[in-house]
Amino acid sequence: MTHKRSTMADPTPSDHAYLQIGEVAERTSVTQRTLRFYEEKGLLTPPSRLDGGFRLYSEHDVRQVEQIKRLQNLLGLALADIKEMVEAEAVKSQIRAEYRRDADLSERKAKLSKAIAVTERQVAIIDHKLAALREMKSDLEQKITTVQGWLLTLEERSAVELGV
Amino acid sequence: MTHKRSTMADPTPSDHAYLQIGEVAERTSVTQRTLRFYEEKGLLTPPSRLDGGFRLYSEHDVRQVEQIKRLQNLLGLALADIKEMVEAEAVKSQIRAEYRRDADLSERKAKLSKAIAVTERQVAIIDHKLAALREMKSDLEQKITTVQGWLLTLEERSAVELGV
DNA sequence: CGTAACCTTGACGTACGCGTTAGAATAAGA
DNA sequence: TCTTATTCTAACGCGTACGTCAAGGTTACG
Repeated sequence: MTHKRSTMADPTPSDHAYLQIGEVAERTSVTQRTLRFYEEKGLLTPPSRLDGGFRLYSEHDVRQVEQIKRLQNLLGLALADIKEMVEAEAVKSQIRAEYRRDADLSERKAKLSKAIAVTERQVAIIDHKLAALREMKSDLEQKITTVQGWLLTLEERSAVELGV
Repeated sequence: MTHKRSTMADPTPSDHAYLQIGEVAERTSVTQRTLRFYEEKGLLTPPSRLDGGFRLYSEHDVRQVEQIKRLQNLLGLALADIKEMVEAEAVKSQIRAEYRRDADLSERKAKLSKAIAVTERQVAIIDHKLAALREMKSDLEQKITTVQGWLLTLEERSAVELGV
């Protein structure tokens, strides 16, 4: 309804290279407040800024937000836990960046192993959830068939009452 | 560590027919406060009481608490939503109780259908979660194999450095 | 250069889900 | 009966995850 500044008609490379907080909020379906809040809490690495102080997010930041929301909604993790995982991701990025600079090899291997361990723990959490959810589902389906059985007997009864 | 009152040695039928709040709390791994809180909020039907006012829970109440916890932890539902579902369950019990007393047939059928609908919605929620979780899992497994690849190249490099 | 749309940093407010403490009553073994 | 364990209600407190102003700067179109 309100016409934006960066209207369009000129898909220059700079046009969608960086996003302001409003666009990120729209695309990720979270509020601007939430984005700033995540930054405060260390879940989002502080984005670059425009000269005037406006935040400029990257596509990677958008993916980060989406991942945070998944971890929150699907796994039910607290932001504190999610922060740990985000930091593990950061370690991986760092490793990748240092990949050619020759740091201590064994240390790097240790970090990689740790990153793997963290990720495997996430998978384990997911597996637990999956198993529990499958069990709940079959329970519920059982209930449904039971109640459907009742419904059927009621149908029969009305049939009888109608003298069928 | 502290020796309970209802020690044992006499498994009379009344012995485990009803449970006090402390035992329920232990068995369900929630606090007594939480049990009273759920009662306040209408998630638990007020249990019977001992003459002195002590709450006496049934095994069914225990199952209720466990179900509440599942809905909360696995599906991430708010207590308000869980209350709705609990009420749907209550409707089902009521139907079962009225099964012989001849109330309005069509009304009963409507209630049953509603109960089925509620349960099916729960199943749908679970299905969504299942799909999303499976996707997350494969993403994470993908990441793991990637990082394991890095690890392997590092292993090779140390081998080279050692002149193997 | 005005002005509308967008952004900034505080800072206080809020809904949810209990935790905690206080003070008193009850229950049941010794 | 005394004592210790358990429970009761009431009420205030707290951590999480943001919501909601307030007051003011920035950007960019016209």
